[in-house]
This record gives sequence, C-alpha cells and structure tokens, in this order.
Amino acid sequence: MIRTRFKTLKFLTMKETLNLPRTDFPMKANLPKREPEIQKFWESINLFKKLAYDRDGESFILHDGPPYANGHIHLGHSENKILKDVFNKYKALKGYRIPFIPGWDTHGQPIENEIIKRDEEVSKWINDPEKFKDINIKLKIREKCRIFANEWLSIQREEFKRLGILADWHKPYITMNNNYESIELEILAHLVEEGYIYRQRMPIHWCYHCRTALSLAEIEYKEKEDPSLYFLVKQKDEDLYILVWTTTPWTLISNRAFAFSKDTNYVIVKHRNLNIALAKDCINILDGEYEIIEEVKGTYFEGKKFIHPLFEDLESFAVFGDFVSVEEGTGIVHIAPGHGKEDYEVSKIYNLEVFSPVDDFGKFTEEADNQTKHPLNVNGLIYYEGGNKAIERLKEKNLLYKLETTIHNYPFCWRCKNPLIFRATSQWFLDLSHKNLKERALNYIKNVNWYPKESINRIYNSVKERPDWVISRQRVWGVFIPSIRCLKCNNSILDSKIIKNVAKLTKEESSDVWLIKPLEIFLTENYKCPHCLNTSFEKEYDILDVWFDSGATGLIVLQTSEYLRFPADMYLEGSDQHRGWFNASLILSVAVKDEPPYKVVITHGWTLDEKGRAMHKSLGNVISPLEVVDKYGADVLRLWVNSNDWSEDIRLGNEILSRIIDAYRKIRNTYRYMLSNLYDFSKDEIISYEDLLIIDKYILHRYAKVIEEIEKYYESFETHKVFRTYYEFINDELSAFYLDIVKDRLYTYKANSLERKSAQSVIYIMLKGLLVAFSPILSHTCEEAYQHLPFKDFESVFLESFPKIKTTWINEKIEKDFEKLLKLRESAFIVLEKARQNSLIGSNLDALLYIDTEEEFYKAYEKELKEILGISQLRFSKGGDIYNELNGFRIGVSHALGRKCQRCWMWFEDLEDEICKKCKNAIS
RNA sequence: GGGCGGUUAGCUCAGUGGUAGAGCGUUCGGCUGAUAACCGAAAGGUCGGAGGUUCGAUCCCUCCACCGCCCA
Repeated sequence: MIRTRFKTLKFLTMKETLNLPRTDFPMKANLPKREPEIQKFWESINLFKKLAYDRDGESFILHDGPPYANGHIHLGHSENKILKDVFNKYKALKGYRIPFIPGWDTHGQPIENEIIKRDEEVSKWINDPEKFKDINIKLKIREKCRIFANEWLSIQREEFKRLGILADWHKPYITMNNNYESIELEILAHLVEEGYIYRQRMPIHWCYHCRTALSLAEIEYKEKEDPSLYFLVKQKDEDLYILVWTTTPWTLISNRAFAFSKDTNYVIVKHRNLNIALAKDCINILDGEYEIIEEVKGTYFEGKKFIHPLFEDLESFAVFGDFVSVEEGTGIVHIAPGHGKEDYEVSKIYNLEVFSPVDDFGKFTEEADNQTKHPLNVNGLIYYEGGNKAIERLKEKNLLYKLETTIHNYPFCWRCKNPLIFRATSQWFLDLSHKNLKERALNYIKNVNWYPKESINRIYNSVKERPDWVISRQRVWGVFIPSIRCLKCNNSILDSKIIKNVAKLTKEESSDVWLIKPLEIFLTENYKCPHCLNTSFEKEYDILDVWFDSGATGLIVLQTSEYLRFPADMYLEGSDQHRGWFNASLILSVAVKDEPPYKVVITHGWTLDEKGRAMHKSLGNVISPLEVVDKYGADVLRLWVNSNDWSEDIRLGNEILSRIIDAYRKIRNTYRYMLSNLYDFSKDEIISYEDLLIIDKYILHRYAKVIEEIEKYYESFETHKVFRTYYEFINDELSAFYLDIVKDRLYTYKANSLERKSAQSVIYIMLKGLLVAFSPILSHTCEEAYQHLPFKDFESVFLESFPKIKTTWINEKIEKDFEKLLKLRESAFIVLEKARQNSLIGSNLDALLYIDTEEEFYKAYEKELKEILGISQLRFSKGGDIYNELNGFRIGVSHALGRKCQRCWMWFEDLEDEICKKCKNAIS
C-alpha cells in the first residue's frame, strides 16, 4: 500500500516535469451551439464585405441561381449553396474578390396556387371567370403572393446563413423587386424590337385546372390509364375502311385528317365482311379471321378522302408524316391539328384548319357542335365527357372496332398534378430560329467549360430539341406582358415603346402599374393600331413565364452592380437545370448580348437516401438539412457534401452520417492535438529550414506535396478528392505517424531545445496551412482552431492566403530515403505485433529490435529509425526471441534490456538512477 | 419508349488489358503523458448480371437488370 502511494506520488512528480500538451480548444465540438457564435464573429468583423468589396484584385463572379421562395430549404439546396460557398472561399484564399449576390425566384404558379389554396375567398374568386378578370382582385392576389414570397425568402435566408454561407445577405437580388421587373421589361422590349417575339395560335400544353399554358419545364410525366380505342373510318366513294387507333377519343371531335407513312407497307384485308386497311406490321391487332386481299404502299392513299367518323357531313383527308410508326396502333394516325404537336405541324403543310373547340376550363365550346348538322351536343361538357359521347357515337355507327384501356406516360401539370391537354391557343412566343438564335446558342455551348464534361451533351441536346419558347401565361403573379388589343380589328399588339413606358413606371411602383394605371399613360401620342389604324385599345393581362424571370438574372444582376461583370465566371446548379436555368439563361443571353452568360458551368447530381432512392414524402425517407444542422452542425453537412463525388448523385443516411461524424472528430482532434503542443511556441522561435531535424523535414515535404495536390483538386472542382487527400494525410501521416513519434521530443526534451522547437515549427506551419486549405469546406471548425493558434497575421482564417509552398521544402532525396525506412517500419510493426501477442512486450518502447542487415543506409538512420519505430533499443544484427523474415527484411524482437527511465519510459542497459541522462538534462 | 450518367469491400472513394487498392467502420490487441482520445494487427470483394473480343477483361464491345436526372 505504502509503496504504491509512493510510486504514484513519484509518477506525478515526473509527469509535472514533462511538456505535456495543453489547450483551450475543446475536444467536443458542440457545433450546434458554437457555429452561430462563429457566424456572429464573421458578421462582427464584416468578413464578407472585406472579401467582396474592400480588397483589391480581380473578381471571381459566381452567379447564384435563384431558389424558389416557397418552403424550407432541402438537402439539394444545401448541397448547392455549400458547393458555391466552397468555390467562393477557395477563390478568396487565392486573392480574388468574391462579390457573391444571392438571389430568389419569387413569381409564378407555385406561390399563386398556394395562395389560392389556403384562402377561401381567393379560391372563390379564381373559380369565377368574371371575378378573375377584376383588376382589384388581381391586385389583392398579387399582394398576398408578395407577402408570402417575402416570408419564405426571409426564412430561407436564415437557413442558408446557418450553413455558414458567405454572401451579401443584406442585398440579394429578388425577381419581384421593382428594379428587377423594370429591367426585365426592358429586355422584353429589346427582344420585341429585334423581332424575336411573335404571337401565334398553336396547340400547347394547357392545364385546365390552373387555366394556363405551360412551358416544357413545367410539365412532368406520369403513368395514366386511358382508353385504347380502335375505330373504323369509311373512305369516301369506295368500299374501304381504314383502321385507326387513338388514346384521346375527345380529340376525334376535332379530327381533320388521317396520316399515313409513305414507305410503310399497308394491307387491305377482308375481315368481318368489310374491306379494312392497316399497316402490314400491325395486322396482329385484328381479332379473328381475315384474308389479305391486297398489299399497298402508303402512297396508295394519296389524295383519298374519308367520311368523318363522327360527323357524316364532314370530310377528312389523307396526309403523310414521318412521325407515323408501326410500333403501336395501326400505322394510321388520327390528326387533330388543334390538339397535338405533330398534328399541328402536318396541318401547316396541308393547310388544315387548326380547330380547337375547348375553352380555358377544358370544356367544349359551341364551335364543337356548330361544325356539323349532327352535333354530339358536347357544348359545356368537360373534354373527357365529350370523349365518352364520341365513343357512343362510334358504337351507334358501328365504327368502334375495339375498346380497351392502356397505361402510358402522360403529361401532368408539375404544380397542381392534374393531367394536361393539348389545346390551340394564341400565345406569345420567342422565336428560336430568328437570327439563327438556336444555332448561335448551340455554337456558344462549345465555348463554355462544362463540368463534369459529359454534361455538355445534356445542355446541347436540351437546347437543340427545345421548341420555340411560350413566354405568356394566363396567370396573375408575375410581370405582365403589356400587350394591347385593338378594339376594332381584335389584334394583339406588343409594342416596344409601350413596354419601355411600362418599364419606367414599374421601376417606381412595381409591375402592378400595368393593372393600376390607365392605358393612355403608356401609349405614345396618337397611337394607332398598326393593322387597322384604329385608336381604341384595351390592356391584356398575360404574364411572363417565370423562366423568363430567372433566365434573365444574368442579364439583370450581373450588369447592374459595379462589383459584378457579365458574363459570370461560374454557374453551379443541379443537373435538372440543363433544361431549366442554364437553358433559359443561355437563350436570353444570346438573344440580347450574343454571348453566353457563363464561362464555366458546374452541375451536381441529386441527393438520395441511403439506398440510392430519391427522397419523397410518400416514401418517408426525406432528411432535412435543418435537422442535421441542429443535431450535428453545419460543418458535418459541409463535410458530407464534399466527401462525396457530387458530380453524380450523392447519398445520405445513418451510416454515411456516422462515418462523416467520425471523420469530423478525427480531423478536429488532430487540430486540437497540434494546437496543444504549441502552447509555448512563439513567432521568433520558428526554426529555419536548414536546421530542422530530418524527420521534420520529411513531414514538411509530405505536407507540401499534399497542399499542392489539394490545390490541384480545388482547381479541377473535385472536392471529394480534396477531402480524401486531406483526411488520409491527417490519419496516416500525421496522427498515426508523425504526431505519434514526435511525442518523445515534444514531451521529454528540454522545453526550448532544438529538437522540440524543430517539431513545433513544423507543426505550426502545417497546422496553419491545413486550417487555411480546408477552411472552404470545414469553415467553422477551421476558423475556431485558427483563433487558437499561438500567433497569426489575420483576424480570420478567410483573410489568409492559400498556403504557399517553399520550393526548398520539396526534398525528393529525403522522400526516397523515408520510403525505404517506412517499408522497414511496416515489416517491423508486424514482428512487434507478434511479440506483443506473445506478451513479450506491451508498448513498442519495451522492445529491443534486431535488424539483420549490412546496409549502411539503415545504420546511418539509426537514430531516426528508433524514433519512427518508437522502440528503446536497436541492433543491426541477427537476434531476438521472436524472429521473422518479411518482405526481404530479417527482423527480431526481444524485451529491452536494463531498466526503464521513469521519466521518458525508454529502456537503458546502463541506467543507474531513476531517470536517464537526457531527462536529467531536460530537468536541470 | 428515347438521351445522358452510374453500379469496385458495411460506408465513402482510387484504380489498371496481366495475382484487386486506400481511408473509415468491424474484430482482436496495446497504451493510459491526445483519454468519451491515441497506437498496432487482422478479417472483409467471382470489381451489378450474361455473353463476346483477347493468350488473358474489373478495365474494350454487345445485351440485360437496377438507380438517378432529363425527354417523349
């Protein structure tokens, strides 16, 4: 008992003589609490202002794609803004100014629908077409939308700030701001002047629930069950029927033609006592027996006329089109020019009527009945009920061949989720063929740097395949297209002078002016209708597609701030934006400036759950970034994003999160340990390179290589490789190697000895560099650790420069030597492990190691070998109680000889006192 | 149905026409002077599946499956 107490006392005394690590930097991060404090610190020193505005040098312009202001941010938003933040901060460390202006998309249907849904009064208005036209009601809805958008914008701003995103949060760009709307109208005026805008009646996707036209970007495809209808059509003046297939019987009311394929083989069969024609390849759709009478080419039907299947007093015609296939149906396609894209196109060639007797609500109009003496009486019926009547009529006339159901993909409104119809309406279009707009855009795509490089295919295809842009919407919440209708000739007029007048007043009073002010004040003096010279007009109230709002951000934002510049250096968004923002921005930019708005476009994939499935409310697998931040901290989320190859889809789940937290802890702890060994280190104690110990030179060399590699990976946008390189350096080379072996020197040598100061110098240089290099990713933690450095030149880690490597640090000779030494270390550790398992030793310090070699190389490194092996004694001869030949090395291990120094725990054969000579010297 | 991309150890990722790599995690062990830490060792994979080219394929080709985005 007494002896134990004595030993303990003695032990404590020894311990007190050591230079053990000490630091205030806590092991436990407590990020949810600490991060907001660090963010407050950044605000208090005006960090963003310093990096964005108050410094000299070139600017790096990353233009923010505006999120839509209608809900909490999700993981995708977080990934996006974090990546933008990483590249901004990296560029700031490289000396660039980073005037990053965040933005919000605030107009459009999602908000408008939400307002309508949640407000009974408004719901009533909107279902009453007369009320909906009322200007005061439009104003009321718009005001509610504006408030709603503002509320969400504020919420999202706080959520983004919580992620540690550096941006001009005080002055974001907002698409519903007066100034923004005003410039947007000027862009429209410019496009009108240049002749890009035209009005045309053609079939477009129409949502009869939202009662508006939709652009391609607002449509989603889902499976839908529809009738699959085969019917017969009698050829006029001949005893021949054709067999036709459709899934939209309601469009039969508007049938104007039947399309054939010229080169396809058709057969005429005797079947059910009728002569029936259909494509040869489709013959197996016939039920029952048939006899082929004749085989003909499609051209056989040229000039043929048919009796309309529903209305015997109407005629239908044979036409030809490439789109006719034998993949499904009968090789004969029903054509309703007012209800289909291909139908419309073929109708232009054959001069067919674009007949579309369906109103905004998806109901048939009287036109549907008035076209014939044998009406179906569908006036006022919703379109699909008209379809049922059409089927009844076919049955009555014995023309219905067969009726089944089919499940196929069908377009739905992305907002209200109702199926869409194709309906011909008059809309404003942006002409992509005008002045070769599309062609120019396609050419410019090649001049832009796309990352990942495969994404160029996607943008190219989506621009190439897009039709003319329908820019008008029959909605309320947006920027009005200030077109006027002539009360005499009924033409719609879009005049750039009028638009410019509206733009001027919009700047003062928002786009509401078009609703509020009388038309006269926007008209030029003695304004006359360009078509009929009439002088009386009324305003029209279509609004601009929201993609026009967001597509114009580059033109509006980049050109209106003295700190920004057009084109931007970088756009960075999710891969769905190839058809969305990248696309719309390119089209508008090329139309207005004949130049793409971006130099580099980076796309990231989507965030999926742990099993690689998309996150859906219905699947219950949605992870909120806010929850992750509240529980683990923003740095964990930032580390997660950047540990994954985000150029593809990335996953998040419990195991992944737990691995990330492990990595975070390891990194943090390494910072902490390095800091804790610098508690008595000062600026004037830095040892010059030549005087460093060789092991310290080696690790500095490795550090330099790693920094170079990391820089390379930032430049190539591969932040997951930045992370890997960094993390592995910390794990393998610092924690498991250098920091472990250098303990003896740091703890047991005289406090101000060269051995100790050499190690401290290298630790200081590396730690500072590592903190700076990783601060774009692990922003809060690197800042926190930076503040704990014993000395530093700046008030924030972000005011530092990316670590600069001195050429003298790169030392290939040392690297080569150490490669050899580390190979030996690897083998020696395996033998030492065996000795440990045989209870021959505990720690490596208990070991006497034999290396059976004649090579002078190893003997010359005896001192370093002992250090990097962490052993007490080393002999270059054969021996040891445990002996092994391994990887060409002959290695033996015995227990160390003599006695153990009570201070440094190393064994000495000739130890006389409690402690060794070195320790005596250190204490004295 | 079409386009683009993906599928390598439990997780995140490397990789090459010639016996599969790393880090983490796991297991076992050590230390107790980084201690809700630190160090060591070991186990883990017919490289999504099936064909083909080749002396030889995880890598090249074809088809298929699954996942994601986009389009019809």
